[in-house]
Amino acid sequence: MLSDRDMSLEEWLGATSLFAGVEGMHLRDLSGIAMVASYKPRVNIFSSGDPGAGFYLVKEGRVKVFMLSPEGKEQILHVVSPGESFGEVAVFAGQSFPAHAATLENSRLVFLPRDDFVALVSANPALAFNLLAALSQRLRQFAVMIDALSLKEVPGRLAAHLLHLSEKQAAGNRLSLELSKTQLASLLGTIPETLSRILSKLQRAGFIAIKGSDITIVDRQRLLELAEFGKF
Amino acid sequence: MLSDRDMSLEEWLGATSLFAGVEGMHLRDLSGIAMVASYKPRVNIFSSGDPGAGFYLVKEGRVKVFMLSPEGKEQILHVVSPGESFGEVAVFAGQSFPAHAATLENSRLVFLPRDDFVALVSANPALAFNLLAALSQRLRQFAVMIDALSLKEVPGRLAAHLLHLSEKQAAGNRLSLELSKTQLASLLGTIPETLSRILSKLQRAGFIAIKGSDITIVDRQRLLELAEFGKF
DNA sequence: CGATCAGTTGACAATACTCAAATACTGTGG
DNA sequence: CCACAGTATTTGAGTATTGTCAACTGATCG
Repeated sequence: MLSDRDMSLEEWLGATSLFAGVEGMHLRDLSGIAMVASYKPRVNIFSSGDPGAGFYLVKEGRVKVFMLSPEGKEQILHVVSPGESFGEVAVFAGQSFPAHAATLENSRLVFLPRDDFVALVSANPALAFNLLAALSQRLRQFAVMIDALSLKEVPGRLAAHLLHLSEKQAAGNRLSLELSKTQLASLLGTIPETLSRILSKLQRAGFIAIKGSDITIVDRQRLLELAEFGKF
Repeated sequence: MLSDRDMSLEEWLGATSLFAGVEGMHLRDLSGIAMVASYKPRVNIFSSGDPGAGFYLVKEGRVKVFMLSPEGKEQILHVVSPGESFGEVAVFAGQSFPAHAATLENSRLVFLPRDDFVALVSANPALAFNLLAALSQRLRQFAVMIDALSLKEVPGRLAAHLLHLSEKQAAGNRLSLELSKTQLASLLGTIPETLSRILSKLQRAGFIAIKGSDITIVDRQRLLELAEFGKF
């Protein structure tokens, strides 16, 4: 689903969770103000502090939203997949982007200009509720991230992430990391060296088996305990 | 302002940023569904996972919203001051609170039940925009927090916090911590011992002068550099 | 005035980062 | 299809920041 080829922009918009339940007429309006563009991998979409004249939906590909330290180290806040949105914060507060965004792969993004979009929201309460739900959902995710960063060590954060992927991918005990290990390190708030060491440690200790980017959970019970208590 | 004694609940609601610009009629509806209650200090308001039947506004006092590790260590996400709200996330996504909340002082809180509130939002787009702005603002704050936790060391986080307080309080180079040092440690993602050591270190190094909970910024320039680069 | 709690300081341990180097991949041009 | 360049990943050695545990001081409040 959400695959592009076989649907109009209008239909595609209606299939995203952000615009689920929005009436056809309003979908037509939305697709009227939307601008679609293609991006190569590792292309900057916006930077922190840039004026935000609107926000984006991912139609194809994936985008990372991240913070950058003065020394160039990055912390990924969010990996945005097809059907999801990013950059809304600048539309409703502050008017500038609080983070950086860049493509991870070849991507097609839908841009919705602020002023036109705000007008549509005013006319359509259902749209407002979807937006409130999306922002609330993201706040929830950020709270979990803050919790993990300050209250758990890297092994615990990694364990929690693997279990999360396992659940999302619903492929039994097999899962794919979905990111390069360098990017995963940045998402977990650590560095590639540390991630690499802890992955091997978990493998040696019999928690998981590693084959490149594919992981098999060997001992789910102990992985759960590690994710919960954050200690070996 | 927002002081209680001299205004009705209706007026008070209209003076909060969440309900700024909402028409008198709708304010009357809001005050009709609102329930006000008093709380002593250090009283639990809700816990993570509790079903969220509504959300809160702080009328008097202050409330901390925080995550708790299994070992009982806490990470403060947000200190909520008069006129601000908390717990909205449960109203618009997930229906359970993602964090804990407890009073820091004697407080009076306004509770708005979800179902009634949602009905009012449907009827009033301005209200929806205010909510979107509030949630966006909080997302921005959380992003900064994630950035600080993962990309800065404790001295950098502390320096940034002191500068933030200094700006907010607008009292030249003098500022008050506004929290016990133990609570401040929890807000900065560290422990009291570490905070204590770093405060003395900053004082010895001539960045600040400490008198209990009152801080004087002695060398703003170097404090700014520390906040920016996170290194001594 | 004693008890409790907040804050400070010291000694130590441990997690994670830095720096460096070796190895394994990946994609591209020829 | 191969060779090469540029990344990505892994591993090693050393360091540093921060957390743990413990003891002590000081303040606050019945």
